[in-house]
Amino acid sequence: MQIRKLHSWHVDPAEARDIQRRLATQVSRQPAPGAVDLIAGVDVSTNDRLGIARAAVVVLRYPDLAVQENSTVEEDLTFLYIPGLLSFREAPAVFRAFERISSAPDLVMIDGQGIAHPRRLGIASHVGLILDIPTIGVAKSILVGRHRELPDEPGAWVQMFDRDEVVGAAVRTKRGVKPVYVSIGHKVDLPVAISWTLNCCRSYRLPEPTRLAHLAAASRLPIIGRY
DNA sequence: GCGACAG
DNA sequence: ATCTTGTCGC
Repeated sequence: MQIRKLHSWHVDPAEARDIQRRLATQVSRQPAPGAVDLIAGVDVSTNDRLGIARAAVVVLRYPDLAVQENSTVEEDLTFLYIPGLLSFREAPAVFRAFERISSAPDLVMIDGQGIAHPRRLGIASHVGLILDIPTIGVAKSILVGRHRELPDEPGAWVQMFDRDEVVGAAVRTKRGVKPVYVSIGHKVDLPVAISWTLNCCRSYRLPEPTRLAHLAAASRLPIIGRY
């Protein structure tokens, strides 16, 4: 798929935060109409010792969730991990991976926050905006926001608040385990983000797109077999 | 000023 | 994120 433009990633943290505040105003929190046949999962693994990021984009067909395509690429790391600035570290590798897929996913689930972010521009929103594609942030832990306890029942969810603003939802995808933290990335609303997350869950805490992308980014995605 | 802090 | 096997608990 074609990437419109890349940003300059060699920026200092203060400039990065400025860019985020500017881009955040362009994020769409409304769902884009259209059928969803292909869902992509995105994850990045990093190795500071080697200075390398490995990004994986795994495209699944819906509803069977069979793997249609897998693009895994490596990219030099040029940015430290700073809470709130994750996309400046990991997104370049993600864009590289997207350049090498032939199909066009209708929806992308990204490991990390969407608007549940101090400046409302987590990596899921940033990537969605640049690619101009609907994205959902599915994080394993919280960056900002608080929530009430939620029932230990698959499908249960509660809103997450930053101050008095709803920034996402804690979603129980499986009994007896921590919830995942779902937020709008781009071109979806919160109900849509939550329902697609649940739609894509099988036997694990993480929805299949993100779970398989994580395996791929860690080079643990077998060509054959049940996993 | 102090603590919190996606991956 | 990453270093990493077996073990404890539901």
